[in-house]
Amino acid sequence: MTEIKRPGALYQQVAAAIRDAILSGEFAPGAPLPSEAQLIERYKVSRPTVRNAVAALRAEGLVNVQHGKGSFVRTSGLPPVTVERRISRSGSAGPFVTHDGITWEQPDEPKIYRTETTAITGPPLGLGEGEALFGCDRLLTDPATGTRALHRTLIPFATAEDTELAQAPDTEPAAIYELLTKAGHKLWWTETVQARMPLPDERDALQIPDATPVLHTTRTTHGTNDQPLILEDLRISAERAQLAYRITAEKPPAARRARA
Amino acid sequence: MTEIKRPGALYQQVAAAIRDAILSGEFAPGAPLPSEAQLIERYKVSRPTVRNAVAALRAEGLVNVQHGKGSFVRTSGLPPVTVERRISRSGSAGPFVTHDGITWEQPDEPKIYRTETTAITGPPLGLGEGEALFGCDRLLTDPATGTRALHRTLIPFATAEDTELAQAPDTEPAAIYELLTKAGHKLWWTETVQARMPLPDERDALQIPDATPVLHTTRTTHGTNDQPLILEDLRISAERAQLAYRITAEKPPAARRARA
DNA sequence: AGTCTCAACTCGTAAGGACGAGTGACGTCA
DNA sequence: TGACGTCACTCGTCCTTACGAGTTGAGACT
Repeated sequence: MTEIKRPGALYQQVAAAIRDAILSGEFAPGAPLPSEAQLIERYKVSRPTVRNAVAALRAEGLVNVQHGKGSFVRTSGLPPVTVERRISRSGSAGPFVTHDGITWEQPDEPKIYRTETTAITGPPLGLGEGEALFGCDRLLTDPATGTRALHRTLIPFATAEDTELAQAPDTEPAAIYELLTKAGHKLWWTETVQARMPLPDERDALQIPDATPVLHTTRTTHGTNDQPLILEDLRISAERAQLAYRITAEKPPAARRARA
Repeated sequence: MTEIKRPGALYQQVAAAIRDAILSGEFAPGAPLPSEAQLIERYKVSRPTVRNAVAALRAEGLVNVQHGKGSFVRTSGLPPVTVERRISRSGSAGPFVTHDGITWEQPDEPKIYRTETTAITGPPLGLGEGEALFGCDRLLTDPATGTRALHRTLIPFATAEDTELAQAPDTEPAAIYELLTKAGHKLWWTETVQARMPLPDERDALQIPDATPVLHTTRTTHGTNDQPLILEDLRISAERAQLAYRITAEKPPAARRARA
């Protein structure tokens, strides 16, 4: 038995011992951990204790477990995809809206539907709850890396009527921006970023492994007079992606306060 | 026994049943779940199965468990703190650098130290590995909401020598920007956002509850000639915070490609 | 040689029992 | 009345045992 330290529960001591072994290089990234039976032998504890310890390491994102094969040290590696959150100068042509840095593909048809604003989606659009919206959901993939993302566009009826969007709510964002600009709007955007654990359907659609959150960005497009026109929504596995922004010094604008 | 559905393992069926009960409003946010004993009675399963089900809900972030008290439906609520990621016009005066939207306090002294660039910190600074750095770590708190954040400043020796930063590596970011501007730099910034599960020490320092990730932003300050001058690093619990950006249309700049 | 079956390995699920530890309320005692 | 201790309730930890299910390779059969 490799020696075990003080703090707390047995399974935590075992987890700490395995964690140290990983960090010290005894178990290299990608390499298999000892099997449960071997860990039982090594630390002289029962199987539930071993499983509890491994579960803790799993929740930390240190270890991957595969049924029938074994447990493996997770290869960290920097997020391979950097999504640049700027507004591309539409060019367009590619399979999707290269609405940020990369060229996405759409394996499925965009799903178009109608909804209403909620307590979440209403405020950023400057609307109450229950106002009519066009919605369009897309599953995007980056063929180069296999990264997947869920994209959603929400178009208030008011915005749709001023353009031809009512006839084609599945217009791609870059094209929407173009339409709005042609309609006389000078556009700017606000974007918020949140992180949370994925819902079961998101785990599914985005193929998210254990203990990895989703990055959830919400972008509001503002037109002349600063009124909100469009709401976009991008969800992406945080394992494979990071977001990138470019910031320039700004003259004191109309003071905009952090919301409580 | 409230009826139970098909899919998969028993504990998953129980978890699904409880999840539905929560979503249907039978257990309101903040309200206590039935105790383990009651769940055993209700679903006619053993205690490990109940505990496994509750653990699943915990990992989803749906439920909070308190030793000796019970399990409670987690109150979601939108992240109460919005951190605006722009460059404040330094005004300064407040307790900390209001380097984004809010006024932070520093309960502890900033920790100043020396390090070297790593495989992570080197590239964004345009340096190799092992180059000397000044470091400064801060714990920030927002007294209004109790939100906490970890802030780190990394200053390459080259940058420190051109200013007076070698004497005071704990200068606050807004003041650093001012110094650099006075030194003749026209500044701009890049910022990347990642999300991941917290390390044990981050869970501690930021008081992060179960199943909530950290938002990890890295900001590089660029000066004239676009060379990187400073690296900043902000880590914050994703439960209490979201990041906000303002984006304006840009003329096609020198093409900047997404890193692989 | 090629295919197939099976056995041995992995982790996953489920039950049962026992005890420890944190919390809060109630009742007793000063 | 007030302070304190006990007790009943919660979840946390740990053990034993048993069987199911996915994966892989070795051996037998065709």
